[in-house]
Amino acid sequence: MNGPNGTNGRGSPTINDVARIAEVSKKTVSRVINKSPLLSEKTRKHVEGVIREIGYVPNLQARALALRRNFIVAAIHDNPNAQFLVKVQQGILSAIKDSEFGLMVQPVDRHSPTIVDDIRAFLERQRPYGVVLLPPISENDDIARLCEEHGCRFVRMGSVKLDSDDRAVASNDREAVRKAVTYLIDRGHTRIGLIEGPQGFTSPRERRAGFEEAMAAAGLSVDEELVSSGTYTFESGVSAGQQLIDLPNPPTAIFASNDEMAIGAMIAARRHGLLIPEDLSIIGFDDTPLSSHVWPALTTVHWPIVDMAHLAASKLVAPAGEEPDPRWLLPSELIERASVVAPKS
Amino acid sequence: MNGPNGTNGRGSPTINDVARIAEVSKKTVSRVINKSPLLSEKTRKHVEGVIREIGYVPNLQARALALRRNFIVAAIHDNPNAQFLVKVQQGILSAIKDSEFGLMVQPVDRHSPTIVDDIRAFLERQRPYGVVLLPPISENDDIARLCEEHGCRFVRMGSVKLDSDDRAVASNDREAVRKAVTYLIDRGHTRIGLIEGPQGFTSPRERRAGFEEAMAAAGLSVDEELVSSGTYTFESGVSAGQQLIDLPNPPTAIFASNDEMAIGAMIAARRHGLLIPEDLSIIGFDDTPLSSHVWPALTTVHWPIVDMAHLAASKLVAPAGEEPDPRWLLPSELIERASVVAPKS
DNA sequence: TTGTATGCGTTATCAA
DNA sequence: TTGATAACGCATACAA
Repeated sequence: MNGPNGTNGRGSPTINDVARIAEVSKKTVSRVINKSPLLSEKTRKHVEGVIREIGYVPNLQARALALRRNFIVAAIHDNPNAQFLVKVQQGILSAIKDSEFGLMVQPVDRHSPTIVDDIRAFLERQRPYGVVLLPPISENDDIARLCEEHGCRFVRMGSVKLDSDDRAVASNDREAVRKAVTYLIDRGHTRIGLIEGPQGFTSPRERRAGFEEAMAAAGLSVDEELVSSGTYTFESGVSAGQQLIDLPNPPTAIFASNDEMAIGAMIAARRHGLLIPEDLSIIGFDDTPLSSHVWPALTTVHWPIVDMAHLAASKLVAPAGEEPDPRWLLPSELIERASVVAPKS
Repeated sequence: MNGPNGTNGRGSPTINDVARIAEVSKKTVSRVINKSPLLSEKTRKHVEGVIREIGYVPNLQARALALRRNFIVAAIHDNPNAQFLVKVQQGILSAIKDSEFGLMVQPVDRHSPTIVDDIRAFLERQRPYGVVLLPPISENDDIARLCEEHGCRFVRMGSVKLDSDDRAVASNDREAVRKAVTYLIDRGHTRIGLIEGPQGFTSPRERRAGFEEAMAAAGLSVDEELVSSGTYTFESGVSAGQQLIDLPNPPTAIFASNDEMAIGAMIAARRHGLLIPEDLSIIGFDDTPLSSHVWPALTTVHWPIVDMAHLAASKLVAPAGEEPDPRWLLPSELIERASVVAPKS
């Protein structure tokens, strides 16, 4: 009837096996597992020995039932960008590595009227321990409130600080873009085009603000004619770039609010017979692998998305006793590559 | 004491609430949830009405404990390619949408000696209902066996059929490459270079076999000088391309075993002052978004990875009663874009 | 066709 | 500092 090591013989050993063999109660074993402070050192050592000996691993499903919370960290997003998603996943995974947590991915449709209900259904079903809300839906306060109502921890990622210290992780897009555009100005560019991101979200707004601040600091005015906008996709970058290049007096440099659009603009320029960077300098934003795989390699702003995701997840799963990492702002930096030179004349 | 709708007042309603209100036993409610056939239509309707009325949602954690299996489908991979991963996730998610399953992502390190133990630990912890094994670790029989031992359903994705009908989903890379290379031959190319993928895996081997078959069918011999190899990364494509271009008698066309390497080869060619496609035609494999974002747009083989992942997940979560989709082979096709023309002379 | 008793493996309550 | 016993919410065996 009994299995190896005196366990119950079916499947993996349970807390009962440990308790029986260690000759203590289940609750005591439970206390050892949960690192309860009120336990004699002797008992703890003894029980830990038995646990190691019979290879006991606590059953997460049972714990989940009792605790009303699963050992899952979920990334909720409405962002289809592959590089972005994988970097976020990488960051979260590195934070929960060696823990008992698993990463669940839950995309939602930003345009769906049932988005909040969809997320509610997800939270009710899987009962994740915590969720990382990715931009841009991280900006949605209804969703944050929903998490709170469900007693689900959450951290909101954004280009600005979207919540309290323990619930937010941010980059400083405005400052990063200011530096990038100043870099163009320092090289002699004065007619600088801007390819904006989609309206209504924080990151495009911040990036535009950074652009305007840099121009203003240099005493340059922002010519609305030199501002065109896209949707963060490659195709939209092509048409936005097209529009700027077709101008009677086109820009000598362009800052695009993300790499995909920057690369779209590069294609548009090349179709027009323009050489990059000789005829047109371009700076992007994100530092996706893509940006170093194009010709010429794209000068861009490194967006610390992996670190942000790591920090977000580490805030979620910080052990009860320990203070979570207090940081919430992570630095961006300009990556100089080959798509910027001084203007021709 | 009682909450709204006569529920127990704390938290969401449970099976007990439904049973009490419907004046049936828990087991009957359980039968309704699990669509048991032995139930009178009348009782079923009645109970379903109560369920709807009080908004009862079965607790997955409790079911997981009782069933010894969580409502999770996991994607286990050791593939760092972002486009690939996101497409796979997209396919799986579309298959489990509207079900109670969630998608968990578990990367592993192919080079780690503890890879099997790592996966075992994951399976023991999260107890996923089923796992999709992505290439190339899907080729590892130890891992498949491990899943079986744990009573965990699995489907192996590959460039060839790796398991029985219900445990495999495949593309036919060999045939797809044969068509692509034949396409080059039909346009007049005879000196055709091959950039292979990394040794030791099935997909590079199959793709090479397709290359050889096409050449043989046209009466052309494979010149080993024109075969160079990479690791499926952009950088390796650059150097592999470089090597072919530096040849005294370089190829007029190149087939690269994936898009990233193809684009790397494009960059290498451009650095050499070669025009694409005029001086060098290139065909890739995968049809990543990338391939249409480069200039000129890359002619490539569409690898039906989204559909494969969808099919894999649908096999895993097929309801007990229903027959799962019997298909396992999904077609690839050549996507003609702008990187191929006839050789100069 | 329906119900009763019991099990799943853990945590919480409260007493010792 | 420890333990007995009751949740947690659902499924299964076995009756009825």
